Amino acid sequence: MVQKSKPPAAASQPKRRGRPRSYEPDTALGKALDLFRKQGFAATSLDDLSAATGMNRPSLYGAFGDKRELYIKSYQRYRDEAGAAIGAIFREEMPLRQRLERIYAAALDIYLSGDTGPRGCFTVVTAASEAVGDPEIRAMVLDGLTGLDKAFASCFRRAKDKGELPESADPFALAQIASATIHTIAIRSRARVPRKELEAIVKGAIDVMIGTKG
Amino acid sequence: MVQKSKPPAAASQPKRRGRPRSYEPDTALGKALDLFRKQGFAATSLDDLSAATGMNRPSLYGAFGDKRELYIKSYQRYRDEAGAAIGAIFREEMPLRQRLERIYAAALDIYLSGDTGPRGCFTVVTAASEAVGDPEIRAMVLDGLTGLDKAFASCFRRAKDKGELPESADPFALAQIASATIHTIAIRSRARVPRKELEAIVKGAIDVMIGTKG
DNA sequence: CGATTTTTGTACCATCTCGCAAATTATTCC
DNA sequence: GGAATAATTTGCGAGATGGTACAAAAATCG
Repeated sequence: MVQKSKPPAAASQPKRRGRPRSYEPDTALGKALDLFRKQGFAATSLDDLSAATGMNRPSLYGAFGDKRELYIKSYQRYRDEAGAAIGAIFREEMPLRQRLERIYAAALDIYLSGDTGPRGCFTVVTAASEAVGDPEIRAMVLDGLTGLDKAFASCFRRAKDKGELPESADPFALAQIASATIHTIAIRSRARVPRKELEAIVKGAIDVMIGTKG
Repeated sequence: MVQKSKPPAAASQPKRRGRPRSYEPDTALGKALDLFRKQGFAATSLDDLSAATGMNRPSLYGAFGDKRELYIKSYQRYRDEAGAAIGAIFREEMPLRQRLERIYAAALDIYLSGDTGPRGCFTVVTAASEAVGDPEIRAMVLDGLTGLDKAFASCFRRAKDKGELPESADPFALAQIASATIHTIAIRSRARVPRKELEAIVKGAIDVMIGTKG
């Protein structure tokens, strides 16, 4: 059926019919993501989520589905946010070293944020927990991992083309090391390794990747 | 009080007094470790553990304490086993490349084992879950992470002394990359990345660390 | 206003959770 | 054989858990 006489504005004031929501779905999802990142899937109860979002359980269920669906939606939200932050740095034009520095700085910002302590990388956390037993979640995690690999690989390929890397450099191998460095700081941040130490790890890895050492 | 007329063998047949155990504590702990590695702490119930070990809950409790204590003992057991396997390779005398190859092969054996799918590295899994909220567990995880760093660092330092690495090589930075490579294959193994791909990642990383590329 | 629609709030259920207390069984010591 | 010891078995209980039913509430539409 063709749409008929819809109000002009799409999302601003659709004049929905029933009782208005007492929550903003987007901010509620953000709160759920915060909790899941901190505690993981199994350790987070619906009561926790209800308290954090300010929605009671039936509303949560109606808006996002059951706990697993909410987790998946939270993870997608995380990927969107992190992808936007990191992807922007990948797309901008700048020297290789600066690009790497900015990517890792942005990653650390994400991993170390949190009121009650650093929360790490949600992809890594999910890989370590739900990915083994849930094929759908595992596929999303795998997609996240390979997406980062590919972004780094094309980044190193471009740098090599521009002469920022020696002819002998292998963009694919360097990309794996760049991803591995992301993963190691994600894990260490969960163990509350201070930012200074993580930055030292990043600096050493960049030096090796760019070839000033090694 | 001084020991009196103890039977010669210490652990073999101590002739303990009461009803004999119907389980072997060591194998029971191994089964608990298997479950925790697969499911994590929160997703593993005492009933699961009871079924896996063949011990009912009170026996479990009497032998190992509550669930958290059992988790800690399981983790210590994992560290002992993994440390023995990897530590042996660190101590043996062999060329750097071969040593790295053998270490990563041993790590993959550990991470990919499991009847119902690969189980990854328990240190990484614990870092991603319990380490944030439990200071004691976090300390153990941190100890595991830095232990590996130090082992790799001394390994690269020795290699540099023997002339297997260029003068410009930074053993500390290389150790961080070696650890990062361990972490990345641990995470990817949980996402069921096939062994061939993990071995390719390892090979690329070794090439970069040893300096044939990059 | 009254009908309709959508969300909220309360209460509930069946199940699982951890930990423990009490009774039972099997073994050694005397 | 009987006492002492140590482990097992049964079962419970207080509370948490995920999910849902149902009625009240708040908005729009006619």
